[in-house]
Amino acid sequence: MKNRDALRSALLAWYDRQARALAWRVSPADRRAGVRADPYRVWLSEVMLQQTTVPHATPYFLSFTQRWPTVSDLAAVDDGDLMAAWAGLGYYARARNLLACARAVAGLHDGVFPDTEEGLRALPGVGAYTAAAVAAIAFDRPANVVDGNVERVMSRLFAVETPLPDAKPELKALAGGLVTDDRPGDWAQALMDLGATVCKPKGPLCDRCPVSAWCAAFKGGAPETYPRKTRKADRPRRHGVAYILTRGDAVALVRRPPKGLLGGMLGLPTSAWRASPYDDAEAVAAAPVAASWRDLGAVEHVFTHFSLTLRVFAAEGANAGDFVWTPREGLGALPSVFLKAARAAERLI
DNA sequence: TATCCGTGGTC
DNA sequence: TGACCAAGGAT
Repeated sequence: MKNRDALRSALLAWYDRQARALAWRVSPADRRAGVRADPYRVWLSEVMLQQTTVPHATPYFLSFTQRWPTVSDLAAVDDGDLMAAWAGLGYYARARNLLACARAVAGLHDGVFPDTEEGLRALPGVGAYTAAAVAAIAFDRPANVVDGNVERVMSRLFAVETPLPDAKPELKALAGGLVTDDRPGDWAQALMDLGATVCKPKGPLCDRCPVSAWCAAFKGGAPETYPRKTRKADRPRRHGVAYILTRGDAVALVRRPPKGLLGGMLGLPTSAWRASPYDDAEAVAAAPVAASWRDLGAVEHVFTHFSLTLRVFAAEGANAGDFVWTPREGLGALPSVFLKAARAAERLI
């Protein structure tokens, strides 16, 4: 596999020169000097980075590692505190699984992460990608680490015509053909860095690419047209009403059901979310308590699989109802959709 | 296996 | 404004 080894050398050399400095990353130079990555930090970063950009995840990573320096510290956190700390990052099942995983490692494994892909894969919230990434980056196992970046790079390197998502097994097999026992952690990160900074979805920087000489899509002249994709269904729109009930400085919140959309998070009380808009009478009728509700306009929010138009109504001083009364400063613990509604209200009140 | 699950940036 | 996209996992 002379061709493979030449490609690998070119990409690893590129990574040695210009690996991104990321908060959770041990630089290639430090790795050569014998510095080991902390499995806890690698795992935490990988979970935070699932479907999440580096700039968005970084401040959360810094805050988490400062507050909870070890997996055992994290395992001891109160559920509500953890959910509040995760607020704004999205995909809240990750936070629930994060805590379950930390407690499993702290309890069952005495605070030590499993050092094999199989052992990691058995933990809550750790799927094929995360298990491979932690095995490679933290334990230098020759795991096949395949994320969206790697899929894109493979689709271009080999000009794969099969559209995603059908192409996933093919792309994973192609990626696996490039993995060796040599520097598995650096290889995985080099591939992902290449995808993130050079082999970008739009406007790939092929003139700066260390492996363009091996790239079939580059040879073909239209690298940006890969990976091929099947058309996605369009997003439906839903309508709802959020209610801002205040008592002095406190706002009435509700703890959402443990599973499903925004599961386990604090939120504003809302009506049901449905296909048709709410008129004024319906909005007042759906309120959690009787009060003199005022119309404060509406906010738009986009979830993964639907768009939401949320009307915002506010009232003061009602006593009835079972709420979590929270000072205004505590609204940072809310998912973004509710934060958006609360901010709209503050502007309009 | 297809669907569900957030958010913010970019073009 | 809208469509796409980002270091996916659970069910």
